[in-house]
Amino acid sequence: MAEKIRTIYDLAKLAGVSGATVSRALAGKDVVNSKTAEKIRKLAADHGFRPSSIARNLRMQKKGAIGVVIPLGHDKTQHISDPFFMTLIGALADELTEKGFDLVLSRIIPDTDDWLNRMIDSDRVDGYIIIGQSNQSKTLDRVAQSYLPMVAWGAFAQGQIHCSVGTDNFLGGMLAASHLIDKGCKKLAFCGNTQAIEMALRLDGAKEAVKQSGKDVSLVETPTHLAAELSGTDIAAFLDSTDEMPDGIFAGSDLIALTAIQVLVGRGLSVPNDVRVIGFDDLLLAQTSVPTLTTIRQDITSGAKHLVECLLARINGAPTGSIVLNPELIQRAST
Amino acid sequence: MAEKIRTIYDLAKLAGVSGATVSRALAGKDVVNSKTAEKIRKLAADHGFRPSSIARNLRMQKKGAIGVVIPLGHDKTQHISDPFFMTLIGALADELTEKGFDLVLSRIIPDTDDWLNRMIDSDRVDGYIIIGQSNQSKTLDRVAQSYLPMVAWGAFAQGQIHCSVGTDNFLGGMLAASHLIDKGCKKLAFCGNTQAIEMALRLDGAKEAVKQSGKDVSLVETPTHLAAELSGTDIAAFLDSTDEMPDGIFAGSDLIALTAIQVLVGRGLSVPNDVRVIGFDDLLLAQTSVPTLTTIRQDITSGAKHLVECLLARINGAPTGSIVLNPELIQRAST
DNA sequence: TTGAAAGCGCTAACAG
DNA sequence: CTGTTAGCGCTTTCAA
Repeated sequence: MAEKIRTIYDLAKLAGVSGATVSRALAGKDVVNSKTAEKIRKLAADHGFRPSSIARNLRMQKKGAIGVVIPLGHDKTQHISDPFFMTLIGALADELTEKGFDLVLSRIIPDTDDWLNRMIDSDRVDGYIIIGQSNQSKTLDRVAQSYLPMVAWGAFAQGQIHCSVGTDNFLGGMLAASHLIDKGCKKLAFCGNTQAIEMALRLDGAKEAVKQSGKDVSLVETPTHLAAELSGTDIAAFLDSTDEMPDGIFAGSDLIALTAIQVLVGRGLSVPNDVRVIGFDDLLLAQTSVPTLTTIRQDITSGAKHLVECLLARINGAPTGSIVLNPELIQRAST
Repeated sequence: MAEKIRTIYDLAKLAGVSGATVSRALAGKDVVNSKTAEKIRKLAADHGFRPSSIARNLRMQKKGAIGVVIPLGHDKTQHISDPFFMTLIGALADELTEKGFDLVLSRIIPDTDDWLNRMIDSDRVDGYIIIGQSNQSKTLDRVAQSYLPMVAWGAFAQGQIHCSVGTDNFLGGMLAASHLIDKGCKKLAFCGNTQAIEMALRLDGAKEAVKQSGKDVSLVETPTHLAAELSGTDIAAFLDSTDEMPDGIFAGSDLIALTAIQVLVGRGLSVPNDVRVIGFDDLLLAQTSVPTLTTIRQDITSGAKHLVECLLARINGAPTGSIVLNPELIQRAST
């Protein structure tokens, strides 16, 4: 027990077999006698032995690491600090670690057109997960034609070549607007920056819901910065300029929703009595805010799982389609 | 040029030398003839060749990776989403990549007392950077007695055993309060959660500045959650309960400062005319907010550099002291 | 079902 | 200053 087991050969000696057998047993190959395999695995566990992934990677010509890259737009500080992305990265870390991959984080500034090619050429990881396609969709498509092990979080666009995993933003938008309409709202406002494709889809979904409702409901769009620190003034400006106060606000993100609530409450309005507010994402803060936030849930954990799953399939040479996750309405106190 | 060169031997053949020489040249060993070294390096650059770090790591018995761990307190969602930490992690990623290390991100929940020991025993990385000591200072101290390659971001406490890198929060607090006093403020308020040691130090510094000013200045403390989504109501509640409005607010973070400004503006008060507000951190959002935010700057880039530097020293067996960085007053429009 | 042996690509003595 | 050589710890034919 006090022996220090550093290699599979140490363990082999202990088990009275050869290194090769240990290797096979630990790798779960079914050729080994199940008795011996069991014995070897127990021994390994007892001694807390884990075969060196470095050596394995060298031998197998793999890297044992996945690059998670955050393209930083110019002034888009939003991306790096957005709690949504941060939560996603955390979930990815968990998922990849479990699969035996390291998560190599890198931020890049998509200044030139070939940033992705350069990353890939550097050949330091087995594959890439791109967080936030933003406006780099064509770049992704171009690269995806010749480079398989890459997946991106975000919206799915008809005809895209690269693999994406993301929420059905259109449906989410419909759910949100329908909910507001069901609650009796007649004058809806959407707060979000529709330059981001995801936001645009959410707004489109909301419009569709309004249309389908057949009721006399209006929907105005108020361009709102995504960054928390800017959305407040945007919303305030909108409220100042509009002649009639909306009675239902569909915010493009939980952060915006919370900001909206602050602005509204600051003006003496009550949420949800005077104005109902619904968010998007269902971050932890949606549960802890006052009032708690009704929102459209994106399943981040499941998103991370799918991202990793697709990527691993692609690393093994199997092309995968894109995945569109279902959003879910979470009813809380703000509506 | 079209040759595919994958190993140092390919390059060696091209350069007409042995693999060993290529290895030495690329490693920057000064024993090689500078002419040949230059030639080899140029050749490598031309072909975009980078020696396999996997093989190197195997040979050198290193991992080539640094664990960056975020201890997640129970309900302390603050830690994971805090833009400050996120920015720091980004800077660390840049710094480590440059030094040839992968950044292996992991989140852990410090449930049992031995989470750190377990991480270290798993032996997957060359060293650890702990982001946010929170209340785990004793754990860190205990582990630090026998495990060298570990550094933590955060406050320095007299007598601590582990290595920390962080800002002088006390001095930062003094700077902030002094600035407000210089601007003529008489009734100061501090907004922050002083359960976090860093916050407590900032408040202490502010108190000291008030004392030293010799003027008739008051300073009240208003407990404020760190999480952006909660601080708003805290601040509003404080303003409601106090009999006299402060004329200077020292917020424990930029996020809190921005929230405070929103609340104040929402009540028809002007910043900085009616109330001056100063933050802490100097995140990007301090420059982009309206009004731009006067704040106490923590140099994140330099912090990341020091963190990595100390850790590398420790990996090489050299103990290092802790580092306390100087905060800097950044004057903008909110005061 | 198992073992022997040959490397994966690199670095570091040790000679020259 | 440079080449030869022997592995780092693992996986994988190829035989037994």
